[in-house]
Amino acid sequence: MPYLSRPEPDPKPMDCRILTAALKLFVNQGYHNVSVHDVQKQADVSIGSIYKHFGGKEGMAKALHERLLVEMNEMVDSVIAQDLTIIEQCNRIIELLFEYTETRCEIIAFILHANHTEFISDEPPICSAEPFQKIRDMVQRGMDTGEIQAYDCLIAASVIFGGAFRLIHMRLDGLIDRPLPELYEQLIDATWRGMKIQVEPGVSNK
Amino acid sequence: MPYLSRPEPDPKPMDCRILTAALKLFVNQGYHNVSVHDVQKQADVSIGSIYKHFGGKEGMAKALHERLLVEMNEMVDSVIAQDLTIIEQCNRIIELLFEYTETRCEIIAFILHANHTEFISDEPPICSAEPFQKIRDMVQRGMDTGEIQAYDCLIAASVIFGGAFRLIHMRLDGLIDRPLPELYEQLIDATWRGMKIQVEPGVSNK
DNA sequence: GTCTATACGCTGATAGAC
DNA sequence: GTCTATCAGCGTATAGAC
Repeated sequence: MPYLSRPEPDPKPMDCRILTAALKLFVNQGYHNVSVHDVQKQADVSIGSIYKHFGGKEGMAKALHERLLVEMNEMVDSVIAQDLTIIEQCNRIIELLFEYTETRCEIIAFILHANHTEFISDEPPICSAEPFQKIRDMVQRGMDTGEIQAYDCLIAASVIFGGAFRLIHMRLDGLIDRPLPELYEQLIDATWRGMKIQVEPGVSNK
Repeated sequence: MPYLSRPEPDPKPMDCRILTAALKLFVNQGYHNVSVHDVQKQADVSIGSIYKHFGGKEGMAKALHERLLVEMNEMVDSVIAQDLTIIEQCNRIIELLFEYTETRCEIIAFILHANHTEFISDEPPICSAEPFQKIRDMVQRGMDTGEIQAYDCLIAASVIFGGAFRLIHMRLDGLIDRPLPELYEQLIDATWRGMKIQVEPGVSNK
């Protein structure tokens, strides 16, 4: 269940209200252009509460970072748990990322668009986080089983997901008008025609 | 000729010294974590000079943004001017970006890694800038001439350059140890096997 | 636990001497 | 043109009442 956008359990818990407001502001204005006072006003709580719950501005960013990564991680796990080929798993992840980009763009923007190392001290870069590691493992598995062409794992993962990430970036930047799911089929088609092992003309590997 | 990293004409011009220092600090610490005083110390000039030349912090960022985009633009133009197929042009651009990432990583980091809209007021997102538009036009041309598979132009460009951009990001984030040029061949190979129009088995188009 | 009022450092920016 | 000294405002964080 999405943590931040769930239907409010009547009096929405305070910490959730704070984080929702913070996320919105961070994404729209950029972390450094948002003051604690801004969050306070947006969330309609007092400064005291913010410091009580999260210890300050960076605390909010850390909490957001953590919870959204957990959510992303669960998403990846749920895809892996399904009975799909590796290629189908990759596609499903892209499909879900595209859906998220339309319906909950703030989460995607915060996770993919932000330079967390700039404002969270001692935070490793996002692509070294667990869900992204799992995705690379998934690609490696696909290469081991012969589903995916054998390349360096990082290169393969970059090619498979690079196009999707670029489209997400451009969509978030307002360069693309259409909802990303409409572009999904073409993207998948274009991407895999290179990653799937081609059957040599005249040679059957049935 | 690279503006920022050219061999110093003896007493390196003041504005250049300032921008070089600013670029280094902005990239390493993030724009918002750098004060004008920091730049002043790093460049070994006075605050007054900085305000005289650039009008302030945002002025430095704007100047950097502009000059580095011009440089990137010239790079793209020089590739287009050469007598190459479209696919070779795309490859050459990727090759040059990879070289830049190793030898002048600050430029790449500032252009590709930073969220300029967060600190330069009224700046359109970087991917709508001239050189990036030219790259998309190049891709479109490749599709018109039948060199590149026909897809939506943005999708095609994303697939062709998405892998390269991802690798650059990961390299800048320290996730990749090897110099990017070493990965070039594999990346190109993996990318194009899907974008090049395949010869159908049994059908010759010689 | 929640709030308000306040403190204080830092940062961007300026004024005016040289 | 270059520099130093100084300002004014903002933004984080705290103290203490309720």
